[in-house]
Amino acid sequence: MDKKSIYDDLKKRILTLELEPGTALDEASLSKHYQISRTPLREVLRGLAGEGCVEIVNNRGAYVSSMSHKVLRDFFITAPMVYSAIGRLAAQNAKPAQIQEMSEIQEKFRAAIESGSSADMVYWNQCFHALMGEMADNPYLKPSYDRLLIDHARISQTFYRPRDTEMSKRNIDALAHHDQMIGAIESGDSQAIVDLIVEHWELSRDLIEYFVKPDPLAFEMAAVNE
Amino acid sequence: MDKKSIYDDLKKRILTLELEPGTALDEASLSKHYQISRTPLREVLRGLAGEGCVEIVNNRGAYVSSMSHKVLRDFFITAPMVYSAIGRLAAQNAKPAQIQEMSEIQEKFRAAIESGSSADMVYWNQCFHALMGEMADNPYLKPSYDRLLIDHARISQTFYRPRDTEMSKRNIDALAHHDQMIGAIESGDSQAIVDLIVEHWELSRDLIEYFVKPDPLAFEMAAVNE
DNA sequence: TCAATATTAAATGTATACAATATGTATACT
DNA sequence: AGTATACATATTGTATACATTTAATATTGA
Repeated sequence: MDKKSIYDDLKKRILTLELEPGTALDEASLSKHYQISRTPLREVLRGLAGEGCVEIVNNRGAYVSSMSHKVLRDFFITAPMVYSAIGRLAAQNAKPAQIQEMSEIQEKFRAAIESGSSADMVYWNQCFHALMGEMADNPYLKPSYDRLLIDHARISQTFYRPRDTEMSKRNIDALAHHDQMIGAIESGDSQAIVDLIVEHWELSRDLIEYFVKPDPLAFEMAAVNE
Repeated sequence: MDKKSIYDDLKKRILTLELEPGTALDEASLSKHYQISRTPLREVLRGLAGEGCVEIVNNRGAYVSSMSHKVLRDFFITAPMVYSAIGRLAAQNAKPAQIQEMSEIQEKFRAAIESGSSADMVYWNQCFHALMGEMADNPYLKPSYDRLLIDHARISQTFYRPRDTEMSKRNIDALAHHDQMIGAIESGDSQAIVDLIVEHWELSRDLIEYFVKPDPLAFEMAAVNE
C-alpha cells in the first residue's frame, strides 16, 4: 500500500467517523497495520494535520481532530461565506471535463441514495463538493474549503438517522440541488449557483439544529433528572 | 537550532524574498546549514508546504512556491473577502492580552517606518496582521488567511521602492490605519474595522496596480520595440 | 551529426537503530 | 492515607544507512 493510499484510507476513516474525534493515532500500530515504516507514516499524519483532519501535539503524538462546540459554531459562521465564494468561482472557471466528471459523480450519488447506503452517500457527496472546489481553482480558498468539507462530512454523519422520513426527503432535496448546480455551472450562472448553495446549506443547518436543539419535553425531563 | 526556529527562519527568508519564488530547497544543503539531520528538516519543509510557502513535487524535492500571474489574480480576488471576515471576527473575539500585544507590535512597526528599515517594516507588518488572524480565532479561515498574508508580504516586497515619496506616504497611511484598527478592535466595532480593512486594502491594490499596469507612454514604447 | 540507449551521479524516499521525552507505577516519606 | 519522588515503560523525535528514482552524461548505432 503506497503513501497516497494510506493517506486516503486514513482520511476516509476519519470522515466516516470510524476513527472518532479525539482518537489517538499511534505511529507504531499504524505503521505495522499499513506495512510501512514510521518515517513515511509520520509524513502522512503531518499531511493530514495540515488539512485539519488530525492534530499533532509535541512529543505526544497525533489525534483525530476534535469536534468541540466551538468548532461547530465556527463551522456555521464560516461555511456559508466560503461555500458561496467557491460556488461562484466554480461557475466562472469550470472546465468541460470537470463538468462531465461532476455528472458522473452525481450519478454515483444518486445510486447511493436509491440503495440507501449511508457510507456511499457520504463519500460521493464529498466527491461532488470536493470537485466543485477543484473547479473554483483558487489556492487561497482551497485549504479553508477542504477543512470545512471534512467537518461537514463528520457533522452530517453525527446527526444522520437513516430510517427517518424527514431524512429521506432531505436526501431527495440534496440530489435535486446537485442537479441544478450542475446546470448552473454549465451555463456559468454565478448568481444561480450562489442561490442554490444557500438553499443547499439550509438543509444541513436545519438538520443539525433539529438535533442540537432539544425539544421542550425532552428538556423538561432532563431538568427533572438533574 | 531547533525545529521551530528553522521553520521560522525559512519562512522569514521566503517572505523577504531572500529565497525567491521557484528556488529549489535542497534537503542535504539545508540540513547541513541548520546542523540537523534530513528527517526533521523534511518535516519542516512539509509543514511549510502545508502553509503554502513551499511546493513539493514527488521525487523531485521542495521549491519556494511560485508567484505566477494567476496567483496574483487569485490573490486580488480573494484577499478583500477573507481580510474583511477576519477583521470582523477579530473585533468580536479579541482578548485584552492580544490587544495589548498588538499595540506593542504596532510600536515596533512605527519604529521600523521611522528608521526606514524595509525588512523590519515587512516583518512587523506581518506580525500585526498575523495577530489579527489569531484574534479572529477561526480554524477554518486561518489557513486561507495565512496563505494570503504570505503572498501579500512577497508581493509588497516585489513592488517596494524605498526612495519613492509616494511610498513613504503609503507607509504613513498604513500606520494610521493600524492605529485606527486597534481602536476599533478595542471597542469591538465590527463595521468600523471592515471599513478600515477595505481602506487599508486599497493601499496595496493601488501600489500593485501602479506597477503592474504600464502607463500609456511606457506601453507605446514597448509596442515599438517589439 | 543526430538520435536512442546505457551508464553514472545526485537527489529524494524508506527503514531501522538510537536518543529524548512523557506517562504510569512503585516505593519512600510525611 | 496522601503526597512526592524515583524508576520503568512506552511513545515520540532524530540520525544514519540503504533503496529508489531522476537527471545528466557518455556511448553506440544509424
